[in-house]
Amino acid sequence: MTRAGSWVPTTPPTLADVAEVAGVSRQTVSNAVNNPDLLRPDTLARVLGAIDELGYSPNRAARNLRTRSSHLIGLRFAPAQEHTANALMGRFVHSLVETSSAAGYHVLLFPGDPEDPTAGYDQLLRSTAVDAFVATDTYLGNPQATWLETRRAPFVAFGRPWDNEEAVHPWVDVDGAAGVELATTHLVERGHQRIAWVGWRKEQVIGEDRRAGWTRAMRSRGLSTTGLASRSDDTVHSGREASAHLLDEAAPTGFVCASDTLAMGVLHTLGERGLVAGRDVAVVGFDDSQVAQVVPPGLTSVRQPLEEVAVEVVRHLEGLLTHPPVRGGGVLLTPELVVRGSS
Amino acid sequence: MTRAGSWVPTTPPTLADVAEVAGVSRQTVSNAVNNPDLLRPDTLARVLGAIDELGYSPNRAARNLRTRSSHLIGLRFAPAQEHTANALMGRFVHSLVETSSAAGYHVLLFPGDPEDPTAGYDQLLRSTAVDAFVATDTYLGNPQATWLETRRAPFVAFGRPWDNEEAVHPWVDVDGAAGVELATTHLVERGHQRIAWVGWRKEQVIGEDRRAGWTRAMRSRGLSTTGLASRSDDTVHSGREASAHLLDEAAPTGFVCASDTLAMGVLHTLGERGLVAGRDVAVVGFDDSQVAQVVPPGLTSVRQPLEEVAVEVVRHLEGLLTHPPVRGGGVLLTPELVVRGSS
DNA sequence: GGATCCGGTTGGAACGATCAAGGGGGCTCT
DNA sequence: AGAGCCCCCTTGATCGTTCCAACCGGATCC
Repeated sequence: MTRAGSWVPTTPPTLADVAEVAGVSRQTVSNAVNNPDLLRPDTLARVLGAIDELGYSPNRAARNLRTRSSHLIGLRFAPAQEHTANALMGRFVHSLVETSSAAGYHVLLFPGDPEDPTAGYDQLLRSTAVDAFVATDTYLGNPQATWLETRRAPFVAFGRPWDNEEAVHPWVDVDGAAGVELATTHLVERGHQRIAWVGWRKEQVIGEDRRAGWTRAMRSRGLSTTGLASRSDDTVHSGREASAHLLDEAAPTGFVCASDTLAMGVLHTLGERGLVAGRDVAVVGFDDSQVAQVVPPGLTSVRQPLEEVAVEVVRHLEGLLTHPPVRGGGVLLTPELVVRGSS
Repeated sequence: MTRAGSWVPTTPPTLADVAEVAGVSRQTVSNAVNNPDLLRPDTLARVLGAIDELGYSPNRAARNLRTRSSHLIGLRFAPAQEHTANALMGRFVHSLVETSSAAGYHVLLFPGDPEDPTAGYDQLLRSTAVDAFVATDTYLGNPQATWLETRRAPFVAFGRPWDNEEAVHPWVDVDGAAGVELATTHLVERGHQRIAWVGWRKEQVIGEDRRAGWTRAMRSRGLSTTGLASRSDDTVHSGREASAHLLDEAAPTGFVCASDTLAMGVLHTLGERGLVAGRDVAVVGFDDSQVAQVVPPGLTSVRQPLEEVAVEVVRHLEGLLTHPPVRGGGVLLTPELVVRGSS
């Protein structure tokens, strides 16, 4: 496997070392690694033998310099918010690492300055440290996608370009409205008629999209939505207040929430009033966070197919990098509902 | 800022381009970037002006090739387990990205094969794709640390080398026993005397370490521990069964758990029996996960100082990379207790 | 007044890979 | 027999940076 004897390693073996051992030229070794088809079988075997013997692995820096590509994908890694049920990022990042690795790419994390979402991108791009980016949180008012587009930076967005009709970059997103519609329909089928919506502020496009799923499901069954909707910040506290208010004013028997965080707020309220989730009142969250999975009695929640998202993102990325003049389109994936005790 | 006119970018500007614009040699530009002190102020200003004008950023690949370092830190990114309250990794990774970025390093993620924990490391190391690693999950039976040490790979471990007395690599860890002692003492001070331990299997060294904190706190107050300890898997279900059993057999008034996941199991049991956490029975978890933060009525939990851990890890890493023949020591940090409604 | 030193700068070489072009041997075809 | 061709492999140049040794004019020292 590795060099025998008690030799103290100084520098890793190079292409030239392998070439010498195998009795061929540098280029032949390079071909053995990158284009094995070009070699005669016996030569290939000899070279691979030498590679294995020396424990050779191509120097990334040299390869990157020559090919003008790093096989690295940049991802701005903003922190998961505290006091929130949201831990989507971890699951997504893992899927992305897994998928892109299979495609021969690694993921490079760089910090996000909350003040300036575009910071960091520029430097990495100009220093050719990464081949492309994956942009997340591309909601309205987040200038990342637009900025990257004007820079002609290769990137794929996780999230629709809500505010830009003319966007031409590839994107992948999850159909939040469909997910909430699924959730609402689920409650209707369980016999609920007065189903409340606990959502985000009107400015949040994503929240409004999800809300549309609730409206659609209710209207298609001829159920009224008046007085049954509330909008607030994405915090447990907001969810608690909103649900308390709704219970007092509209007496809903089910709650559909824009996030697991809000759903937890609803559970708080139910607990205070001696109501039991899943028996007295049904609650559905959004994101299938770890919280939803472990909280008693289990929170029914809409689960985003992040694994699929990662696959689609990498697929787009590969297209972008192998034949650049591609015009990006969008992919919209459908989430699924994970039913637990709360409904 | 950037080149004026409607010039279509082809390749990024190089050192030579900057040199020409500034009217100096390549080396001078390099010095302006890496050793500004060597230049006369007016020359420096002129060069920096040219850099700014052209939007120059040193080509990473070329620099890496020449300096034999990538300024990248490798981190094996294993997925957060589902149906667990554990989402430590996200918080830690963020801190690490933040801290190492300040030190001029970026974080490279690579997938971890659950079957072979050492896979991936070798290739990255030999191809000089990363300068060093951060190894997590270095508990007993995980061969990563030992393997890396024999390979003489530069790395810092998050986690003590439990099973290897002769380990010489630098490590950073959190004193779990101290954390649990803190938690137990907290309950004692609230008047509890019969405090149960809900922990992991005996094989888990980390779990045994935490358990020692409970034992220590109890004994130092002259409180009995007999019949008050249980050990099982780190799942909600196990925590539920264990606490039910303990309530029947030993009637504790407080539970200290090895993880938030187990603590959630305890909350399940309490809910089933009509007991209210924080009123009838006190519960303390470990990790201060998002679950602990949002579950009603708030789960008191031991919080690991992951931000500090990251700082220490990077500090060790820098030492390792700037003057290699350093002998690594360990750093043990103390967690804090976050008190919430459950106690 | 020549040797030494010193801050500031210079051109050449090297890092280790891939790209583009070239070459030799064996085969077929005329 | 010689031209043409294909296959398989080799050779020289190149990517953009930093390291190395030398240079150069002026000040300092003996």
